[in-house]
Amino acid sequence: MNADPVLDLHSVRIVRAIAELGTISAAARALGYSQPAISQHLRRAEARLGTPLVARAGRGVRLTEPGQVIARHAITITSALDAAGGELAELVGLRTGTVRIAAFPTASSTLVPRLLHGMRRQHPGLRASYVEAEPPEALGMLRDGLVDVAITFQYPGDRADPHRDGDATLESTLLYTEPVVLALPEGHPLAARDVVALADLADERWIAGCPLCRGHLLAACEAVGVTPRIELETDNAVAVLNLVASGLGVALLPRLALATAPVPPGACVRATSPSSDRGIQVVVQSGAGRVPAVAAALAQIRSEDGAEWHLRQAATGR
Amino acid sequence: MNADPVLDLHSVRIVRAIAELGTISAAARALGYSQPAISQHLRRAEARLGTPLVARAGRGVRLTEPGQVIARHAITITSALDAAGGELAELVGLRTGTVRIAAFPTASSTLVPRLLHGMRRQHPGLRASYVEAEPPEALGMLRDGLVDVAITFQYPGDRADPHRDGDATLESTLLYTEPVVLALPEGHPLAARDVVALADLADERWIAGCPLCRGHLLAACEAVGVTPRIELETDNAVAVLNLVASGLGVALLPRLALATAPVPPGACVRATSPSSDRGIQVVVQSGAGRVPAVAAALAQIRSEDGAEWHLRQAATGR
DNA sequence: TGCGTCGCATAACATCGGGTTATGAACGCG
DNA sequence: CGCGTTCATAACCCGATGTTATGCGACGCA
Repeated sequence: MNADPVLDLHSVRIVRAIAELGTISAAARALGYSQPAISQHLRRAEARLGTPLVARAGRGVRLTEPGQVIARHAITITSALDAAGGELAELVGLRTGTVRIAAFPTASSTLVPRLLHGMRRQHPGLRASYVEAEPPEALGMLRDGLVDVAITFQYPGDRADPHRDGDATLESTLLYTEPVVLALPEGHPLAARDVVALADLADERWIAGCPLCRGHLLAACEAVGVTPRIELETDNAVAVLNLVASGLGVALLPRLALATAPVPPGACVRATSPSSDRGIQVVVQSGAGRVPAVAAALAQIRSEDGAEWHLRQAATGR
Repeated sequence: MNADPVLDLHSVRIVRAIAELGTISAAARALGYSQPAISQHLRRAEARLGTPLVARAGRGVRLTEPGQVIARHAITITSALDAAGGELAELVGLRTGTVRIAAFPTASSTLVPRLLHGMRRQHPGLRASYVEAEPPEALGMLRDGLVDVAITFQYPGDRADPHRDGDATLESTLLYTEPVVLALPEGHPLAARDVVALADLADERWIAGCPLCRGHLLAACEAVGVTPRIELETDNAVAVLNLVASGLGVALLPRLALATAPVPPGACVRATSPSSDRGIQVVVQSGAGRVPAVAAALAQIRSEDGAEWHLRQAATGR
């Protein structure tokens, strides 16, 4: 960390232009300034440096030895700056860059592949990295700057909701909401109904998912005054469905999970009452959405997944 | 000649400081600014570049990808600038540099060796080049930027005096004046006098020196109404004196010439009437005296040659 | 050699970038 | 759960740096 350099970029560029063009006027034109501007700047620079940089030579000017020294270094300096500027321009122009994405497990096999594919198609220069993480961890990574975009979900009424705790450093937007459905064995008496009341499931054995899902299960049951008996836990949706099909219990599943794991024979899904929707959120650091590469990823997420999902919803008549 | 770079030095230095120190406040302290100054500059830079450079990370800030790009180039850029600045500082500090000197032939064996020796002693880092040239040529080279310092002489009343023709691009200062003396054979009748009148030499055969000296001879004689008969010409002072010793004619010689060529047996020198002094001038490009290396040379010339000469003059009782 | 054109320097003036201090809000720590 | 630290914002101020206008010297050409 050295002191302020007496040699500023402007002087370097000016000296360089004069070295190449031979006159102050021409340099001024080339740099887009008026002639006196260059003259005065030179005088100031000379005063700072303590030595003349140019000497009048008949009609034009000529560089003194110190001036020639600057001119000699000018190419190096400006090219170093141009290199940085060029790389920056590539970043801004989305011809390069990296987006680091975190998303919850279920998204890994649904949203994320589409997203990464779309990114590659739209911005071949961009590189994307992906890491699977549950919402709390994903938000932690976001806060720590380990990822740029976090795709999370959030259950309504979630007490420790990380999205709306007034954290001004994060910006989250709701991508869409999806219903949480009940998975139960096909032969189950309640399977005859279209909509199953949670209160009627007080005596069931429950299969819980990830901690957040389990939390939602507890909260939802508590809301109707029952306490679920949780006997099995797995965050693997396929396993959950197969366990249900085997008659080992019932489970709540976000509908997205069904996209990754088709309902096996012996199990079926039903809407619940009261119904509950899980929100799919996309979260970035506050202001990070203005970083070109991140912005591109956000746009991709919203257009591809959001729009397509809504279309799909409309088609299925929900 | 590209357009103005969006990436200025200030931003580079700031980003670099933030990258190394982790907080805006620390960077501000390190750079000698207030904290809001850095904040605002960053905002401006981000607006210019079209992308955020830093993102808040808990207590401090963290660089975004574009910011990291700048930080990565920062070392290159600042080191390139420091290299130029350092070289410039050496120039200004007289630890290096070049002075190109031109002087008239007689000075080559008197003034110039002392000057070069003194320069080497006082400023070992400075390099000096020397070229021998008659005053008109020396001034031409000066004007063309081929040399930095010209040591010339000038006869009084010189019509085409290159020193005072209002040439504002050159600055000349009088080092000292030296008398022009008459060389004549020892046996010559006028040799009996201490001072010889030019008018009495109307019928002599003359030996002329360099064009300028010849011009002075003609002018001096014309001033007293005589026209010298010039039979021999040589710019070699030794030859002139030997020719005079051989009785082949008389000659006018600046006294400096006697320092290079001792008066041989058979010749002697006398003052002339009217007397005439030749001025020894040191000339530089206007303003070039402020270039450190040139300034050092000028100081050396004035102190060493000027002072010593005056001392010598006092010692010889002139 | 005198004139027209070009280029640099200077003066007078305008303006805005970039600085400062003051103050508020958020974060993390003890 | 306050306290220190850090960043952001506002209000203000100033001087660096630009502009136009003008004068002068240098070159080239007839």
